Amino acid sequence: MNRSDSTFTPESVTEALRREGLRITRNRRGILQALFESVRPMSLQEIQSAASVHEGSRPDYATVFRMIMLMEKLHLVHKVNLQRSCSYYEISDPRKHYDHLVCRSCGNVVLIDTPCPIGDAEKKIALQHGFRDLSHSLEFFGVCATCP
Amino acid sequence: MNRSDSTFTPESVTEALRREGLRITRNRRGILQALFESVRPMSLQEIQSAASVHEGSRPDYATVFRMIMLMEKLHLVHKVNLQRSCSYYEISDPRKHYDHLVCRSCGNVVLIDTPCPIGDAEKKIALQHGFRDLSHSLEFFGVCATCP
DNA sequence: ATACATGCAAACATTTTGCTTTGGC
DNA sequence: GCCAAAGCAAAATGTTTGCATGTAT
Repeated sequence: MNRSDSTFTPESVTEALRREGLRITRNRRGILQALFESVRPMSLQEIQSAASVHEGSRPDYATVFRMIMLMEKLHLVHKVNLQRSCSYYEISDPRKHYDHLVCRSCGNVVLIDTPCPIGDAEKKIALQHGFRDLSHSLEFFGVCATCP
Repeated sequence: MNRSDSTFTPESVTEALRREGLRITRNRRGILQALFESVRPMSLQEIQSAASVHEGSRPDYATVFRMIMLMEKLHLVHKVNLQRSCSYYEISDPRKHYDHLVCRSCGNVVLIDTPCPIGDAEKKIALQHGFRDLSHSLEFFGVCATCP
């Protein structure tokens, strides 16, 4: 398995971690599985709970925190801005886009998987302002169909 | 002066506040002036400092906090996601768009005032997912021309 | 004169770190 | 066995609230 492999799975990420010299522990397996199974961004607490279900023992909050910080640095997860009081994280498949649609009323979060609506704009803006290595964070907020 | 007036100034906002039954104090004048003069989103601390320069006396942090919460509820300011550890706020001229370009290296923030790149996409997404009252939060992150 | 706004201080929530023990390699 | 990872607990940071006093109306 090499770095340009087109798979992105708990296994491939585990390999990536190993290549970084990191150890694969029960906690880390649980956290990875939690991230991969979730269909929406998760708070550290949610990751902690979900991880404990998978591996039977609940990792300490600090452990989750350090693991996620690590993965963020390695671009394996990214933070999502849900306009709430704590941070939410999501696994980062490099081949995917992660724009979100959030219901202001019930909080439900939908991942938008249609092609990224602003790829062109991004390039234009980079050029205009002399910025490079552009990425973006895009969240839509509205009221979903089932909310009054 | 009526609500559909096309001006958006410290004076017009002051009027809006008065109409809400709020009192115009030295602190509030300072905070308003700070918000209007800034070319980038400000933290509550920054607002506090800037306000104190303008009116000579430094409002308490809690006072700034309550004022900004109030203005947020009235849609006179909005929060901006700069991926930092505290919240940033910006005055909300209803006729303008507020998308941002942030340098990952030096933190410099540029307001993008070209026409909003995703008006159409927004409508499409609303339709597709059955959401209404859509708004969005869009920030670009990159490295600016003056950073290595 | 009457509320609303303020300052101060404390409570709260969340994130981050230090240090000892555990366990993957 | 060695060193990274985990657990525990405390510190640091940022946000929010309660209450007595000041002040715009």
